[in-house]
Amino acid sequence: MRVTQRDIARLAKVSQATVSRVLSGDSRVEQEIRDRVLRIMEEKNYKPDVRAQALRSKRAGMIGLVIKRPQGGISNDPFFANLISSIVDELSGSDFHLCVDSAMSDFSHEAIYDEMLRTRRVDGLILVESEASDERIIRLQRDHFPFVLIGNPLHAGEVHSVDNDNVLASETVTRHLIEQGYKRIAFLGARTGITVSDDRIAGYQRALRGQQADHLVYHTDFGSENARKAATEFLKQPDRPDAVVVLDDFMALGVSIAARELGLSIPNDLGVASFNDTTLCEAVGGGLTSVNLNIPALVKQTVERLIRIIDEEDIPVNRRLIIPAKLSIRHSTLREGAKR
Amino acid sequence: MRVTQRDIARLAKVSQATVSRVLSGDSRVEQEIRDRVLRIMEEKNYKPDVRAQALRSKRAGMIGLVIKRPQGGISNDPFFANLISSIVDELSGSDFHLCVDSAMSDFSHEAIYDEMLRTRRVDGLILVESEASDERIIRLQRDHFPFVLIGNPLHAGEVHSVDNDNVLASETVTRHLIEQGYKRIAFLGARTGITVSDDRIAGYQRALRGQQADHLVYHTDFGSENARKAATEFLKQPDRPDAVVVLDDFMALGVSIAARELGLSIPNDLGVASFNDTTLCEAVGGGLTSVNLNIPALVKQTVERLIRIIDEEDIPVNRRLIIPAKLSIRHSTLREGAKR
DNA sequence: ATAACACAAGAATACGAATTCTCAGTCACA
DNA sequence: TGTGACTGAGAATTCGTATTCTTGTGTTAT
Repeated sequence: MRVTQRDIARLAKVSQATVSRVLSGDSRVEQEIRDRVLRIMEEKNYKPDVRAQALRSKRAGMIGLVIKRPQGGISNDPFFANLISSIVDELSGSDFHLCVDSAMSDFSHEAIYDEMLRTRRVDGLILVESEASDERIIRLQRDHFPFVLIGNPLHAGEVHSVDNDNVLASETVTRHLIEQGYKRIAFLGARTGITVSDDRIAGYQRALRGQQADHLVYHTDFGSENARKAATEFLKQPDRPDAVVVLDDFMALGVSIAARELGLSIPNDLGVASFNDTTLCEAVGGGLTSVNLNIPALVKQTVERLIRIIDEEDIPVNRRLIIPAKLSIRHSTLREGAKR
Repeated sequence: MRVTQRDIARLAKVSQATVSRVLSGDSRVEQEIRDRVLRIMEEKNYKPDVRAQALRSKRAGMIGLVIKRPQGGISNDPFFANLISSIVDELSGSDFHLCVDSAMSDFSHEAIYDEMLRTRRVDGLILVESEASDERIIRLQRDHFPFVLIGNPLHAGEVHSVDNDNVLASETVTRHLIEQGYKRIAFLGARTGITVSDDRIAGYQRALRGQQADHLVYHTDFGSENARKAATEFLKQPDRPDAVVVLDDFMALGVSIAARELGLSIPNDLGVASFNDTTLCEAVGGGLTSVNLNIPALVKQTVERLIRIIDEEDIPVNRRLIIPAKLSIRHSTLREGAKR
């Protein structure tokens, strides 16, 4: 049977209220009694029942993360693995825990939101851009439900969000390629409408302004195989690019395979840079230059802010927070004889 | 303000108990009243408070996964990403949710167990081999706390566990290499003491019995770079192996890089096979043969069993369950001119 | 016709902890 | 010595739901 405060109280010959007071560190409990209660709690190995605490104090000690699975499983998405891992790490200091949920269809996704919200299972939510439709955000706002958005709050105004500046980051990589002496830089992205892709294309274009006449933007689907095919295509052209910025590491892997198949050496014949700085980067060829989004830092800010919102400490003014990304420069863009 | 059963009761002019009965599908509620209550619940968008339910009915609707982080983050471990993703997927059918926790040190790991257990935050736990020390398992057993172990329950007797047969799986890949006509097969594993590595080495050796005199077992640390170095070493030897079974995909990537650097072509000069069947496998070279542990299936069994244990339905007899792995054969072991 | 009985639904209680309400005892100051 | 402020701690209530206890009504059997 479970040890409750009542049990402790009986053994210590005090009231249950006093036990509770000792626990919450209420100052108006005599030292002697406090010690006695603490000793017995120790003895009986007592721990408060979080369910009762949650009910009474209106705080579940849980924050939720709802992930949307494109097609059965996030297993392959290093971003989510990283995200979850970082959140859990970050939370381990606080008295919150992480509840992970997921949904396949948009419909059940909706249902999960509903459940999370009205069911009071979690005290707050972390949203991730791709699944944060206007509608859901508006509902959360209306219900005054604490949440922080990771990603670009395109639409919504008064939303707490933490994000990278993808445009800037992309501009930075592209500039790096320019500095390395590449003259004909392309961008391989996903289809239009995917925010990260669009933003990064914008950054790429900004960097090239005044540097390179043609903007060589190619679109394909996610995954290394798709990227390989697309790259093979544009690398066969006579006026092929001599460097390419790729939307993510897996796609970059595809590009590097295409290059190898075509007998192009990296980085001399072709510079390759991408985003996410996955483990993959250390492995592909002699190393793949990639933009590190610094997810731990991003998550740290997200979690801290969310907890502050939950604790109702006055909502801070700067609603949008940008986490700077940094470039992990590796072999794939270090052209021989380039300056420095 | 929150809508409670009492509110619904007031509006429907019934008692709160009746509302609860309607919710739990109690048959002895007149149709008319049931309809009225349901209508009002719908109208007011009522959802029961899970915290109250948890307290009252002694069921949190949560299962816990405690992960042990080797050194700051599981981000790079595709196994955990896959695991979490699968668990969440599997749970999405049930009325349970996943609570992920983690700990860095062994000490705080212990503390988390404690919290999970006595705090009643979760109804059951999923353990993963590497972190399941005797001591913890024994405590869980003593407290009759529901849990299922994923992995090899080396020691403990009466434990519910779900696992792959790593020995068999390894034997199978090795046999596949033999069938492909490789004559000098090596194994590249981690250091002795890591169960998966040891088991797979054992399987490798079992397959070679009577087939190949030397057992070429090499040990190195995890990670593609370590594997690359180790492989470079043994591939330079005059009597180098012509095929190698590698402990995991990342390490296999390292091996394939080493091969390329030494001018050995895969699969003709060197066959490479590994474990886990990560996305990597479709990307490396023309494809990497790998053992698919079928984590979704493994998780499915784990979750099903755990829920059954929680629901106290008589504990089934077969305590240990083996999920068959299957071989994903790809280019890296398909030697030209080999039989079929 | 009345005892025995099923039945629907309200009243009351429990789950375990936090908090508010209350009161006896102490101290201080007029 | 009496009154008011203060303090430490027990009693009672609350959180929202599930369940047991209880009662009133209608049905059946004797």
